[in-house]
Amino acid sequence: MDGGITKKTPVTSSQVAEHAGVSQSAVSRTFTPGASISPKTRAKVLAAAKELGYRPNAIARSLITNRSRIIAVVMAYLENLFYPDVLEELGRRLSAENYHMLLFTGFKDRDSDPVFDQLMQYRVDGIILASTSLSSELAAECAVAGIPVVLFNRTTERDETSSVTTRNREGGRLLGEFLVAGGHRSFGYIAGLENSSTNRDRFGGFREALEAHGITDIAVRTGNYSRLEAEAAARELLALPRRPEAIFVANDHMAVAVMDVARHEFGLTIPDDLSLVGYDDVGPARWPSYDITSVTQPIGPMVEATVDILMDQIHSGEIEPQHKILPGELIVRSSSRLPRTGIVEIDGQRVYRPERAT
Amino acid sequence: MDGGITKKTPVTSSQVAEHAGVSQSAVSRTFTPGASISPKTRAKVLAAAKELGYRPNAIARSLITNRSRIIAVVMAYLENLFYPDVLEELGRRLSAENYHMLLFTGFKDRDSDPVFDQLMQYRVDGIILASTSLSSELAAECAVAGIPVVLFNRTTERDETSSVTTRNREGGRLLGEFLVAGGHRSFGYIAGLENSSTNRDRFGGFREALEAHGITDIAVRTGNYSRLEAEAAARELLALPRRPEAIFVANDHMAVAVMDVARHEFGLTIPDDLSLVGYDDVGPARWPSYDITSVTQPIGPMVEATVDILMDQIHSGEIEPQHKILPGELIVRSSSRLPRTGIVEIDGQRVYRPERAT
DNA sequence: TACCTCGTTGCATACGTATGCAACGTAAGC
DNA sequence: GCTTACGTTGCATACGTATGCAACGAGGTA
Repeated sequence: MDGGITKKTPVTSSQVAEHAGVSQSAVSRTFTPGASISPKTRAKVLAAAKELGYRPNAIARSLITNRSRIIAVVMAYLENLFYPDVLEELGRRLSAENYHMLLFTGFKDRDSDPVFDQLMQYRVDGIILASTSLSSELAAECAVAGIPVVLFNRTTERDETSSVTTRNREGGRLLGEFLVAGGHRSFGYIAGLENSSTNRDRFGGFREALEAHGITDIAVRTGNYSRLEAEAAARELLALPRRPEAIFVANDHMAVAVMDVARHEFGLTIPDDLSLVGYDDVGPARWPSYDITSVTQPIGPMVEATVDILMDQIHSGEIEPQHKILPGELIVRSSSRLPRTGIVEIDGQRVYRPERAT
Repeated sequence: MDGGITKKTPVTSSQVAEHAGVSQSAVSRTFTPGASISPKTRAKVLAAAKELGYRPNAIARSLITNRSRIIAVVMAYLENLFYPDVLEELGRRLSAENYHMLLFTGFKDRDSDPVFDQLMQYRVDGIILASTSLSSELAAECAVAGIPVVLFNRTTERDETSSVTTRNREGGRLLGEFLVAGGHRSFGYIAGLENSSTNRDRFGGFREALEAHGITDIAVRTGNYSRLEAEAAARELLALPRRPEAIFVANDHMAVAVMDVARHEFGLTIPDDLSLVGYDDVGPARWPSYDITSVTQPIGPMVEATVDILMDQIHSGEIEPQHKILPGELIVRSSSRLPRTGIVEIDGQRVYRPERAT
C-alpha cells in the first residue's frame, strides 16, 4: 500500500532518450510527423516511450512551435439547444483535425471583455464566436495579433470579421410569403436580441415579403432569444385587441415557449386559432407536441465551413475575412395553416418552394 | 492600407521590462499575486504593459509552474439538456476560480481512449467526467499521475474515483412509492444505459419500493438515454397486451419522447390512460406541454461540489477519493395520477414527502 | 581508392515565464 | 554612527520540446 497520495512527475523526452540510448532530439523526431528519423531508432524510442508511459507535453510543444492546437469557443449561453448541437459537431470536426476546444460559457453577454483577456493568454490558434457579440476593438485586436476569428451564425456591421451564416433574410422572406399564401391577414413578430444580425435579417426579410403584399402593420414584441422573455412577449401579443392570425418567432427555442403560452394560458388551438412559425429547425420544433414550421439552419455544413475557414487561415497565415452563407429550407409542419401550392415532399419532409423564380 | 495580412508576434515580458527600464523578473512579479514587488516599479511595469498590449503567456507560465489552470471536461453527448445546463454552470464556477475548460464532446462513448490521450498531453490540472465512462485502467493512470478526477452524476463499482451524485436509489424508491400510492397496479420501466450507475440505482430503488408492496412484475425496455431508442422502447411497452398503468422513464430527456409516442402514436391521454414519471427535472419536463413529475438533480450544488473537490485536491495534492451525494426532491406535476396524501407545497412547487420516517 | 551524396544523428540553442539566491538600499534600534 | 533586519531587485537558471547546423556513416560512381 502506497496510500494513494503519491504524485508522480510526468515522464520527459530526455528520460525516454536515456532509456532508449539515443538523444532527446531523436525522441522529439519520433513524435514529429515528417521528421528525419530512421525506422530502427524510431522503434527503439517507441518501445522506451511505451515502457515509461511517455506522452509528449503539449504545453512545452506549444511554447516552441507557437501553435497551441487550441481553438477558443465562446458561447455565452447554451439554453437554446441549437448551440449544444453546434458544440457537439464542433467537437467532432475539430478533433478530426487534431484541435481542441477551450470553451467559454456561462457569462453575461456584456462581460465578454474579461473572457477575451483569458482566451488571449492561452495563445489560442483561433476563435469561434457563437452566442455572443464581440466589440469591434477586440476584433481589431485579434486581426493585429494574427488570430483567425470566425463569427458563427452572426455578422458584424462592416464585414471585417469572417463569418458563417445562413440566408436569414431569404428565410424570413420565405416565411412571410408562406404565411401570406396561407391566407393570414394579421401578423406578429417576436424578436430575438435587438442588435443581433440574425434578428435583423430575419425580420427584414419577413417585413419585405409582407410589404410586397401591401401589409405594413406588424405587431412586434421582443423575446431576446430567452424562453422567459418570449413567454412575456407572447402574453402581450396574444392579449392584443386584434390578435395576430400568424406569428413569426425569431427562433424555435422561443417559438416553443410561445406555443405553450398560446395553448395553455390562452386556450388557443394551433393552427386553427393561431399560426406559428419559427427558425433553426431545432430538436423540440420537430417533436410532435410542437411540430413547428421552421427554416433549417444546417449545423453540419455550417460547422464544416467554420472549421474550414479557421484551418485555411491558420495554415496560410492570411486572415482576409471570408464569409460563407449557406442556404436554408422551409420545413412545413402542422403549426400553421398551409398555402394551397408550393409544398413539395423531399426525403420524407414537406418543404415550401413557391414557383416564382426569385 | 496594410492589406490586413500582418501577423504580429505577441509582446513578451522582456520587451515590457526593457520598455519600463526594469528586469524581466520585475515584470513577472508584477503579474504574480503575492510576489515581492514595490508599488512604484509595479506601476511602471503596468504602464509599460498597457502601452505595449502585453498579456502574460499562460502556456509559458504553465511550463514552469506545472499548473495549466485547465480542467478537462468530458461529455460524450449533449443531446440531453441536463448536460448543457451543467456545462454552463461549470463555466461560471470554474472561471470564478480562474480555471478554464477544455471540452471533449461529440465522440462515441467507447472511443474515450484517444480522448484520454489528448487530454493528458495538455497536462490538465483536473478532469471532470460527465457523460462518459472511464475504464478503470485510465482512472488508475490518473491516480498515479496525480491528476484529480471527479465523476459527475455517476460512480464506479469500487469507490476508487471521486464522484458527485444525487440519491438516485432513494429517488427511484420515492417514485415507486408515489406511483403505488397513486393507485397504479401495473408498471413499466424504460432504462438508461445498462452499465450506468444512475440507471442501476434508480431502477434498484424503484424495484425495492414496488417489492415492498408485493409487486415484482415490471415490464422493462431499454432506451439508453437516447431519444430515438426511448421512442422505440415506448412503442414496445405500450403495445403490450397488458399495458402498464404507470411507466418510470430513467430520465426526463427520454420521458418527453415517451410522452410524445404515447399521445401521438397511441392516442393516450396523460395521466388518465397512462402515468409517466421521469428524472432530472430538466427544462422540457417543466414545460406545460409535458409537465412531468420528476426527481430533481440540483445542478448548482452538484457543480459546486464537483469544483470544490477538484480545487481541494489540486491545492492539497491529496487525491484521496471523495464522494458527495446530494439530496433530490420529487416534484409533483400533472403527468401522473396523484396519491391522496403526502403532497406538500414548497416555494410554489408541489413536492412529494410521504409521512413515514424512512 | 577517392569522391560525392544523402539520410540520420547529436549538439546546442530558443521559446516565455517563474523563482532561488545574492546583492543592494533603507530604516529601525542601540 | 554602526549594526541588524527586511523589503526590493536583478542575475541566472530551469521547465520540456523543436529545430538549424554540423558531423557522421553508408552507399554509389568514376
